[in-house]
Amino acid sequence: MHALNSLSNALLSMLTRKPCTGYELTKLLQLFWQAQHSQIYPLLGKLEQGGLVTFELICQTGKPDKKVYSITDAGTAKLQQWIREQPPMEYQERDEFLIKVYAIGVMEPETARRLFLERRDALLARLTRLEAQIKLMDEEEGIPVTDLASRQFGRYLLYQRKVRIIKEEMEWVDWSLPLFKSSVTID
Amino acid sequence: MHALNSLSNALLSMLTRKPCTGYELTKLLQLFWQAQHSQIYPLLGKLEQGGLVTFELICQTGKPDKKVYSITDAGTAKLQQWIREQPPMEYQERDEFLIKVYAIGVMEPETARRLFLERRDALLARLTRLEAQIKLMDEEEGIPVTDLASRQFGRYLLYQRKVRIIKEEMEWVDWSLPLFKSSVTID
DNA sequence: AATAGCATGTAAAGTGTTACATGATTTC
DNA sequence: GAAATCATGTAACACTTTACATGCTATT
Repeated sequence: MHALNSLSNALLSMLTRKPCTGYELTKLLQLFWQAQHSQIYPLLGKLEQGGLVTFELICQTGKPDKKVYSITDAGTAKLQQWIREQPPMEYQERDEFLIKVYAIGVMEPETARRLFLERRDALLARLTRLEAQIKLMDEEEGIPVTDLASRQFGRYLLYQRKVRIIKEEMEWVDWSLPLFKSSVTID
Repeated sequence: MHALNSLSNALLSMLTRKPCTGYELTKLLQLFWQAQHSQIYPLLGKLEQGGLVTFELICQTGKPDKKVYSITDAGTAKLQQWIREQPPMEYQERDEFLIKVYAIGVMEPETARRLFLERRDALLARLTRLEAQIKLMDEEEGIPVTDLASRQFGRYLLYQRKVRIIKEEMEWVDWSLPLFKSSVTID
């Protein structure tokens, strides 16, 4: 079987923690690789055909039946192999806001400043949501342990990173804002 | 004409600074919205048909002829309008490294630690490259001014952000590494 | 009565990457 | 002599998003 794409690896990564349905994976993956269920369901099928995951059909009453997927030994081996590989120095970082920032000179100062204020609000909202999400996940899966030996360690590192990313951008916005103000007061 | 996609807006954003060829745009856009020339050339054609940019054909000897694109008033207006719009709370943040981090528990401690050390090296290399790129751009287009009134202001803010993003991740890696070490020494 | 959650799937459209194609000049 | 730079373009493939499709239960 040829190399897996990022989403496949993300699915395997998530399944190292515990078996999940496609529905759950769609939601859990929001944390580090969001994808729609329309992409996830067919991929799970392919991974299953490739022997990297298996599923158990759980019949339910009142709710639709579901397929609970687990990672196989072959899947774990494949994932480990991919983790070891060095990525080809990719760097996406596609943030629409940066497009706006680059062209900020075409906007009126007051509009520009408002844009940054709105961004700050959005970041704060995102941080709040993330922290709520983390709290929820901690309740469901137990507070991640800071010990490398634990299977929870990766989640702990990820949380730290996600929170830091948002806080760093907030600091940048706060650093930028005075530059707008001073220019506006000259007017 | 219906709403433009992100890449179209990125092209317009870049053209607010100065007229460019598709070839130049491909390189300049690396800074905040990388795309291949195979995507950029056709899009420039569409923007031209839509009246948002115009081009002047420059015939050269020794080098291939080129099309120098400029943003039109209609293009600037369209860009301003898009900048004002509030984005639908998107948040991509698709970083393959985070997939690896999440599943770090399946790796041997020593492999895990090496992964982070390699990441630190890669980040340092990226920072070095970015700073060289910034220096080069500053030489070509003049050091960006910290004054909002200047057309260079957006570039200044962007540079700050890009450098900060990398430094923040380096700090996170450095914060994480001791957690690996302590676990390894117990062994 | 309407919305949200559970749960899976397919089809179509849009976006992005890799490969194919050309050809002169300059640098190593 | 090989590789890189300049400069544009198309075709094929891979990935992502949006829309279509179904249907029961619990909440507002």
